[in-house]
Amino acid sequence: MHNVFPMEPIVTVDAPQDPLQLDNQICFPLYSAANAVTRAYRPLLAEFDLTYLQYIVMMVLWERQRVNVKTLGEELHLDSGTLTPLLKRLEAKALVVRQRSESDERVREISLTEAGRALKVKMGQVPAKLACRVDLSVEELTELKRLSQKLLSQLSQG
Amino acid sequence: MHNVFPMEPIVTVDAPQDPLQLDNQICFPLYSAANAVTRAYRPLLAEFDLTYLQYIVMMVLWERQRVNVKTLGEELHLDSGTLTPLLKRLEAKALVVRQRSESDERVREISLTEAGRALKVKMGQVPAKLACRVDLSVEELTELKRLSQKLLSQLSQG
DNA sequence: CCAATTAATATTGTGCACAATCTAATTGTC
DNA sequence: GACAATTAGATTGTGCACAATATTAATTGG
Repeated sequence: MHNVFPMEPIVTVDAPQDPLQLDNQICFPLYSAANAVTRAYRPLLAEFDLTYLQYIVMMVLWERQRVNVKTLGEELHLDSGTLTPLLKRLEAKALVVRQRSESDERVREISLTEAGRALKVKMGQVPAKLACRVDLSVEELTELKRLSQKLLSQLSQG
Repeated sequence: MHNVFPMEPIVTVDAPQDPLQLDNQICFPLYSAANAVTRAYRPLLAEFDLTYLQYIVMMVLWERQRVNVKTLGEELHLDSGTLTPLLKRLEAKALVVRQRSESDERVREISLTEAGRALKVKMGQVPAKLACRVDLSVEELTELKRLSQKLLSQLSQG
């Protein structure tokens, strides 16, 4: 664009600092990076017939032995529309069982099978395999995690 | 857990620093934050009958007037399996046209309709509406963007 | 010049995400 | 104790993401 006012600063009307310009988006790199993460995990997890989210759910179960759908959803920021079919798939793979709570028939208690528990040992090398593709300092990783959590918590409010 | 060896440091075998523990995942907060972003944009964009990704694609077109699917995919880190149906939806909404290149019949040139161009003006307040839900400093936002881009570029290699 | 190869999209199938809605069980409240 | 309100999940439908594959057009090597 030609600057027709030579005495004025060379600034066009909407190009620099246009909030509707892709370069000025903070969230899109975040979005792309999150996609890249699941893409990078995919071949590592395919070996164990798991998707990234299934792997995350298994991690929760490895820590707690038993969770209901509501608690799981709160912890992972996901709803039953996502979790119900996912948990059915994990059940179909015989990694978890989905039983109803005795005290409240509405709640589904998810727990590990023996195969599900055993999988943790087999997958011990997965985090390191991903980590070796990432060359960020410990400080950078910590900061990325902190900022992601901060953004998440702010966007989760009203 | 009870420490049965009072002279030993209080450390359990696999709980602290277990790389298969959810708390120790860097990428999961990133994943959750990216979901939170599209969730936060949803009501703002619903007013314009756009999804988050459709909005991003429109942003590319507002800058360039004309792109083919390959270039768009490289820029957004997405493939034709994602973009083809999305672009058909934008075409159905009469925001873009998808014509074949004259010089190479394989390539699809995407360009804006008048309505598509006009939409930019109408959406001028969207970025600010999202931004006011986020209380991060400029430095933090810049750092989040930088780290996301760094992670993305490293995971996109080999 | 034409068969083989390569390149650009499109298609198909699976698995998230999530809004909206539905069902069934539980918990008030009178 | 009946019944309205609430709660936990399940279901349905839309739109990404992406691997795998198919289709069609261009390019190239002999």
